[in-house]
Amino acid sequence: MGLSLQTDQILVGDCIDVMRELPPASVHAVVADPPYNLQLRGDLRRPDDSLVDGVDAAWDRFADFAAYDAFTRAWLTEARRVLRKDGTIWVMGAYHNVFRLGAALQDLGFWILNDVIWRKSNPMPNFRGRRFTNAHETLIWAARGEESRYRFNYAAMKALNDDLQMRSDWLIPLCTGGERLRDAAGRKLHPTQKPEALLHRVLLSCTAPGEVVLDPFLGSGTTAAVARRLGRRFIGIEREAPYAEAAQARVDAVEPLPEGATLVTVQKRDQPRVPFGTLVERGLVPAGSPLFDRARRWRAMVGADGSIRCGRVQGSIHQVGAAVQDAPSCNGWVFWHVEAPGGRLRVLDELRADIVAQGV
Amino acid sequence: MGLSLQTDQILVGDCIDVMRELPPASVHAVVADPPYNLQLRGDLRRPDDSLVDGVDAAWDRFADFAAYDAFTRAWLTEARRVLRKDGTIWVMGAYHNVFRLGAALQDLGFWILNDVIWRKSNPMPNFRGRRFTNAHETLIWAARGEESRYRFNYAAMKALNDDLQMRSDWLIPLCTGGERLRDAAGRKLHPTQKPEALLHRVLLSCTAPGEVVLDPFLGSGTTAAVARRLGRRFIGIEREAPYAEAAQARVDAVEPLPEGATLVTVQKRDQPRVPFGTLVERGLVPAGSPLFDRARRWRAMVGADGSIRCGRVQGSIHQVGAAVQDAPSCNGWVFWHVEAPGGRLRVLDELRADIVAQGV
DNA sequence: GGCACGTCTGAATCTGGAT
DNA sequence: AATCCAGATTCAGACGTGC
Repeated sequence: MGLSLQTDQILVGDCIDVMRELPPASVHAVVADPPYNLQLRGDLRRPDDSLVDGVDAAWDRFADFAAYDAFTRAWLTEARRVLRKDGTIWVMGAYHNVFRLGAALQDLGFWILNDVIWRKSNPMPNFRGRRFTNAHETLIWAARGEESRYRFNYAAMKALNDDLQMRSDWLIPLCTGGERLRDAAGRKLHPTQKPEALLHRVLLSCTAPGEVVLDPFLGSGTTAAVARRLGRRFIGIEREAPYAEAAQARVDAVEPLPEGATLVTVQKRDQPRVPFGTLVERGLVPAGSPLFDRARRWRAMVGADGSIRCGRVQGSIHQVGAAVQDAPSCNGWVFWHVEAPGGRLRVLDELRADIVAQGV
Repeated sequence: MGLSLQTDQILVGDCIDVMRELPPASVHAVVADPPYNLQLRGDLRRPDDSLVDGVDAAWDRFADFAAYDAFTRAWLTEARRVLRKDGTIWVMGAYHNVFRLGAALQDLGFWILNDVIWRKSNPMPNFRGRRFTNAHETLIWAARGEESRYRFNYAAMKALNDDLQMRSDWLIPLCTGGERLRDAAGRKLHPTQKPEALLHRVLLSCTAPGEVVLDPFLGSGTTAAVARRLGRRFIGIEREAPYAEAAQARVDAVEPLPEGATLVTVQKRDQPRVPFGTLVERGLVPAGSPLFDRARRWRAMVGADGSIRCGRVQGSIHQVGAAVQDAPSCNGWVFWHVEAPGGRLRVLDELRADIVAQGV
């Protein structure tokens, strides 16, 4: 292949083999969403008995951690060779694999700059109630080495965040609806298609227009599509021909933004919801303390988990408020009060307002 | 030391040595905030040239990743020996070290349940503008092994979050103000003191009152203080005598919550099991009476032994409910109803709740 | 058209006590 | 240790249907 670098194309093949053919130090950024090695076992059903369509593709199966580590180190080694000295890499993962990825990055000489949390606004719940809802994935951002003079578009990221420094936790919805690629039968084409908003922020943060982005696990082509829209060049590698074809069609349909376009879409930051439990955890309403209604007709005891108890009734501030009044519903925030020094009653809603005012 | 387990004390010494003296399978939870292996080079200054008081204590320096990994595997091995078979471990870290921690946990046989993100509501900004604001830390929650029947207080976590499943991202402020321990000169006593709200949620999620929590890196004593407040027992280990002393004083000042406040919301799984036959025996659902589904689509007849029959199908309330719906399984308690006076339907689960409330 | 309501789905390591 | 089977368990958002 030689020294020239063909960009804006999708190469079909194993990413390690294909990267070996690319010239060294030739790309400005690598964005990789490798297999997660999920290790799913039996079927999982929702409470309504519908079946969850899990990831069971052959490409996500590995014999053990050693096999996964060997694979990881092999492709990361090639990615590092291809990356320019001042380039950076993004690697995505979840708790199944991200610790292997991060350790491998460090062992190979990459220099971690941030771990970024993609907080999903609409994750799948935990249907069996046996763990916390797995509501995020992790992206590791690393420079090629400790001394790299990497690019970080600080001002663009700040602008994207209402003129506050962009934090390491990003709230972005899943890829659903019209953005999700589907086959003729209406089934999702790829089990793990990433939202374009995520890649938008990634590429905008660390590349300049015209620079080259390599994605060794292109899949449904989100990285390539966003790169093209943002005026970046791309090289996509994908092993499965059907994915590569769909990605190509997707990219072909993308209209690049005009050069001077404002790439920044300012997002409205929404008012945070504050659970009553937060006031308990933070000691504003200590566990064990009493709550009263305005007339002190009822008295309830606060539990450590934010539930309250009044006589034999236990539940949320709303549930117990409704029960004692024998009402169909009740807004516990305005019904219950704490006793402030001096015996004065203070309604819970005031305490909540304080917490919101302090930025939660 | 032998077989007895002294709790509610702080042991001064190297945690690996001290854990070796503890009996195996003796603690219900391990909570560890190990040294982070921060690789700070030189001083860090704010834009106004003031010096940032970073972590540079000797206990946080390791020669290289290999040394840090060896240390990590050594203490995790002892922690795993001391942990009960059905216990869980929490390990905290940031991007400098958390990937080493996670990989070591997996390599030693722990089974990761969640990675939890502590989102800081008030993180330190990135003064140089060269990275994203590092606004979170990671907590890895893991069972001792893949087959462990660990405890997760699902209902308590849900209660704490306004009756929505608790997610894997937690928004909690840094430890500041009055909660932060300070020395006589007003300097912070410990560089990485964790907020009590964080440990409150951790301990509430995976332990019951009276159970034993081990913290091998006690530091300023947050784990012990919160454990005591929540009616859990603790074992704290700390190498540095000044920290251990301050932690002891801190714990001594903690007033445990009254018992009723530490008992978290009771989960259905933990309630005493009542066979359907009990309702029949007691005449709440007389033998020979009919059961209906919510829409009165099916009608079943109750047998004297607690079995029911619907057409040609006979079996438990669950089996018959599943069979008539052609479903893989069915919770008969919420599927079947009795007819109350006036023709109103009452779900079996309500009748069961009455019995449970009366002490079975 | 607009609103109310029902249906479907998403990188998922998803039960536990008795025998 | 393996087996059996009772019975516990879901949130946000997109989309379609019907009034």
